[in-house]
Amino acid sequence: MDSLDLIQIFREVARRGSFSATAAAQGVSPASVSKAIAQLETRFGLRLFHRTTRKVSLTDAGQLLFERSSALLELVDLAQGELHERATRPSGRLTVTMPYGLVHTDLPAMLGDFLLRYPEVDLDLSVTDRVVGLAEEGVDLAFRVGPIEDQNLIVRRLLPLDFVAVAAPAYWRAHGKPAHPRELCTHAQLAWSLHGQAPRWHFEVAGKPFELALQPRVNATLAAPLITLATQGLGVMWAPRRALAQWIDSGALECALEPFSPSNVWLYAAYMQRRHNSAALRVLLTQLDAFAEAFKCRDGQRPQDTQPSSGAAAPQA
Amino acid sequence: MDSLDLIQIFREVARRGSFSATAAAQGVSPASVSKAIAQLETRFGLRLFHRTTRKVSLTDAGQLLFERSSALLELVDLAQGELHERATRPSGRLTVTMPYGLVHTDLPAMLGDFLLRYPEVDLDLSVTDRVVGLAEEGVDLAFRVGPIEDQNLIVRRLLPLDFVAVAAPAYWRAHGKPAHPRELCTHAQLAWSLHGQAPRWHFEVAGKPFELALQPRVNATLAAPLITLATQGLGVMWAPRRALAQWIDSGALECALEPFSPSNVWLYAAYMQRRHNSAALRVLLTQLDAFAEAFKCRDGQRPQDTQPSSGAAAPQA
DNA sequence: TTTGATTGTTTCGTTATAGGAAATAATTCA
DNA sequence: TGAATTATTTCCTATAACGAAACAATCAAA
Repeated sequence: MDSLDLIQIFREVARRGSFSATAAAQGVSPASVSKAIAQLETRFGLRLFHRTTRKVSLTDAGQLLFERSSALLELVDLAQGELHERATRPSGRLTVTMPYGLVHTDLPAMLGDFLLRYPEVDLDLSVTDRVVGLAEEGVDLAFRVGPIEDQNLIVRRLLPLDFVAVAAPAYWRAHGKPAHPRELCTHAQLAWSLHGQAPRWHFEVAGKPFELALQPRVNATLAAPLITLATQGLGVMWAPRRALAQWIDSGALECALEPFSPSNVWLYAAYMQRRHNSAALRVLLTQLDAFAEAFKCRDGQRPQDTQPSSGAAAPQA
Repeated sequence: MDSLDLIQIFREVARRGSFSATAAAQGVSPASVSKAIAQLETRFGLRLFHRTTRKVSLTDAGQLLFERSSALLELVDLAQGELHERATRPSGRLTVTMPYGLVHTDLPAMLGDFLLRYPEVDLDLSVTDRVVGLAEEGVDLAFRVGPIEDQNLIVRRLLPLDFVAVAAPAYWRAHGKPAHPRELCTHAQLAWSLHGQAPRWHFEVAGKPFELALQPRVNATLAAPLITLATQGLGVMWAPRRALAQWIDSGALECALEPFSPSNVWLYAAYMQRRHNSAALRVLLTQLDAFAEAFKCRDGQRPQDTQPSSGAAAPQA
């Protein structure tokens, strides 16, 4: 029989002073109780109870075990309770990664809302463009952009990232707003790409992908400094509208080529296929769904009206 | 699988960071380890390890369980160690009963020797003439006199209690030493018997029991005061030689009718038939055997030479 | 890139165990 | 003395444990 059940039965017998009463209380047969005690006694090689058919009392050795078993079972209950809470109530530490490009979207604010709602959840937010292995590094959730290939991951498609061309209003006035993506070739390009990768801008023309080969004026591995350059009127930048919302809203940057935004680039949330996810992750996923749903409605009604749900971080210097 | 084994395997995996290594260390198949962890995870509804085929690391929840499980397993080891010691090393409390009549024999001294040899054994010595139920009152060992009838008890025959008639030397000089038990009828009798029982003295004449009906000058439920009276020359007393050894040796009392001592009255040690006796009781039983064996040899060689192994208690006032 | 080695998981068949109903033994109460 | 209560034993069946081997996935070396 299970050791802990054994000890629990032992404790119950010691408290009640009766085998049959314990059997009734625990919902098992008297035979089981008798065999359980016998098993404990053979295991230790000691008699634990003085027994008559009418009275049951602890042996000297039984007294010793009784004291220990109480402490032990309390510890077990404590641990079980903690883990049950962890499984039930959202708490503990979540590890989330996102690429740099999403830092200035409303995603951090959404995570903030989440943390406000669940005060017992702590967050490890790892911002990196490196594609991390979720299992290897113990990452609970990864925000990714674009189609995701990994078969082992569960992927939720959250939001369409409508990429647009932006520049300072002064720049547009000086060089003219393009009417077609190919006209961007003649503009100063502020391009963003990962290390060693050639920057490419994707559009959609008449439902078909249109890819632009670039000779950028500036190429950076991080978008934030490019934004500063763009507001200075140094050129055209291509980025998700969502990542530039505060500058567009304030009028520092102005969109162009919005009808040619590619429709297949989305924000995804990826997590491991697991039999048992923590309550914290489960609840984060539902909040993500709600978040996506809210924007789906809003975007559906007024596509131009997206903005952060609360104050976003200031741009990097 | 057994809960404690489960937790132990979990701890081992957490320490080693490998399923196969723990399987090898614990001497089980890798399949068992895998299933054990899976079982724990379903039990708590939480994932405990991040696993790749190459690396295994603790989850947030796993870390929590790891801390608890260490404390828990240490507690289990502690309790098991204590009980094993109790089963192996003589320690703990022994409960022993003996009748009043044996208090002035060398039995207490023997118990003293036993306690000296085993310092970790404590003793509850219950002196009573009541026949106690060993199981009911948690008595480990009972010293009894005479044939024992209880079927549930294991009985060891220790020593023959050679009953003799004694009186003060002055008394014998005044009234003459008897040559046959029946002559005691004419003597002043100092008799000892339990409450409500008629006192009877048993002898053996030519191999046949000879019982003497008494009209005692003094009848008491306890032998000790009678000894005082006997030394004062008030009459004849009938008791085990062993219980009177110090007075006989000092010359305060003098034996008579020694050839008629009954041969079927022995000192017995009775204990419960138990599957698992404590080490303390086991070792006490072997010491009793050695004690009996030593006296068997000594009595066989020099029947008159019995005396306490060390200083006995003073007689009651 | 391919091959081979290592590791975690699953499947499957055998074996052992758990668990309870009923019979048994021992004791107490009316 | 008879009836009721209680611990233990026996017996049977459904369940679980266990390891071997097949499988899947990953890493290291050629």
